[in-house]
Amino acid sequence: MDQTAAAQDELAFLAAYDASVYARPSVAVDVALLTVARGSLQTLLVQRAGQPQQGRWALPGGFVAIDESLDAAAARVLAAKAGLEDVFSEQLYTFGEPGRDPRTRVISVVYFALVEPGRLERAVEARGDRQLALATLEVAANGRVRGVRAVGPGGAELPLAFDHAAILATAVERVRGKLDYAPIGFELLPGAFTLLELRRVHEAVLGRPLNKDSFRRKVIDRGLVEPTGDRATGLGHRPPELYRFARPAEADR
Amino acid sequence: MDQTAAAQDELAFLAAYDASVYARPSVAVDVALLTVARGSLQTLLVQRAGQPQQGRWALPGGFVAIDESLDAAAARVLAAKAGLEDVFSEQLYTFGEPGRDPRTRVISVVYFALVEPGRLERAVEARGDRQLALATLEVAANGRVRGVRAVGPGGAELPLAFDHAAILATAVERVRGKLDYAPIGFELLPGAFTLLELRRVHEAVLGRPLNKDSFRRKVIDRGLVEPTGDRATGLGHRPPELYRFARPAEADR
DNA sequence: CCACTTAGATGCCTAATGCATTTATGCTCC
DNA sequence: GGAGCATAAATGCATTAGGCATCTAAGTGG
Repeated sequence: MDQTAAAQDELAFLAAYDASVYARPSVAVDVALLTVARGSLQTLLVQRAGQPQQGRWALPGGFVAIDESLDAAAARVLAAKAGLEDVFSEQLYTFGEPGRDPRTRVISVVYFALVEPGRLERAVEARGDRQLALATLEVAANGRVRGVRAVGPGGAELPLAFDHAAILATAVERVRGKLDYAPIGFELLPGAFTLLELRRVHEAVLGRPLNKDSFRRKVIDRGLVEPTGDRATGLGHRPPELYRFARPAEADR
Repeated sequence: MDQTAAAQDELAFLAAYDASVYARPSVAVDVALLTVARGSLQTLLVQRAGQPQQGRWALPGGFVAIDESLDAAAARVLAAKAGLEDVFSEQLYTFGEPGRDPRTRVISVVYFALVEPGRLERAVEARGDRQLALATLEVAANGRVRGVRAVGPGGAELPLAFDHAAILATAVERVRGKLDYAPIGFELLPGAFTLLELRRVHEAVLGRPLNKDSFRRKVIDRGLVEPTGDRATGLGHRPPELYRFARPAEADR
């Protein structure tokens, strides 16, 4: 039994070693950049200019440089494709099925990023790039996320390249999961906002309505937000208090 | 502004493209194989035979073959190093800091795996390998995981190689997080077990005591377990009911 | 056969949440 | 400029989940 195990070990080691020496996969970073505008999740897509999958829409991405950290590569991609810097970004998952890119073996470390819609719209506009689109994500879900479709500004569906539909579904699941315990709206709203706006963001991310009063109580009782003292006027009704996100009191966390 | 942005884009693309063509990183898979025995988390470590970090202890790992999926690579590593097949395993995080391995750029896709302690102990014993150890994880935490130490069977600390201490800390955090909503104990216990055993597993993973009655109610009310009808005797007190994990009634999920 | 130990059920208290009600207040329309 | 409208924001109540204490059950081992 010992000898058998040792032999197996040896064989497996050699198989893996040879493969790694003679053919290394390419490593890329893709970024699922999400925002919430007009009550729904949106994401930034880039239309593929060349083959394969020409004309289809892909997440912004790029190869990882040999001396560049993964986080830095994600930041670089965001700066290069969307002109955005200092964006909240976090590693999501690594996709590496052998056949996902027909050209060669590409292992893609995917990040998701969150940004306030105003910033993203301005950045896309400044770029004036026809191959750049801010697409609305239609999420099919019953409990878990079943799939996503991307719909362009004109209302037409944008066909997604490679396995990017699966990647976006994973990103939506992660953002939904984080919403329960992390102050994510932080990244998706300007400095001051009303509780209604915050709730609308949460509802758009979760894809379901939330109870107004429970939401208010939770968010205030947990000290996630604090009033600025100002109110938003010109709305045609009682002006709501404006809030800002409170730096969490990191007492015992 | 358009031209500037386009030029930036072009430059960034070329920089990334050149780098990827001329030097590709190596891609490895490491596995944090966790179990719970004697009331604490344990993990399987391999002592490094060669330089660098000779004599230090590392997670079992290996390079990803060019036509092999990441999941398959993780399964292969587990089979080769621990002789284990059909183990619960899930992708954890990808570690890719440029300096983490002094030899060359290695990007490591890390999986965590859970296995019943009996199986793991038998597998390690069958191998009879001096360079293989089942180490106890000492987790420093106050709310979040602050760090981990690995302690060998003899009670001596096993110094960890590379960034593997950080990797194990990430694995512990993930397992703790999953415990709240996923039936993880499933993978760490034999087919039949008492509620006390299940609670001890949860307590070991979380590193804190749990309320006995609340735990019982939650786990039964949510239908996570079902009684087998048998009882465990010979314990010196009232024999507890034996339970098995219930396949969740996937009604609306 | 009695003491010990853990199992397992029951009840109570508190906190969190959903839902309904009430009052506040600026805006728009006439 | 006043009435009505829409939403804000506070309050109260019912339900539920979880923490805690108590009580009884039932083998084991002296």
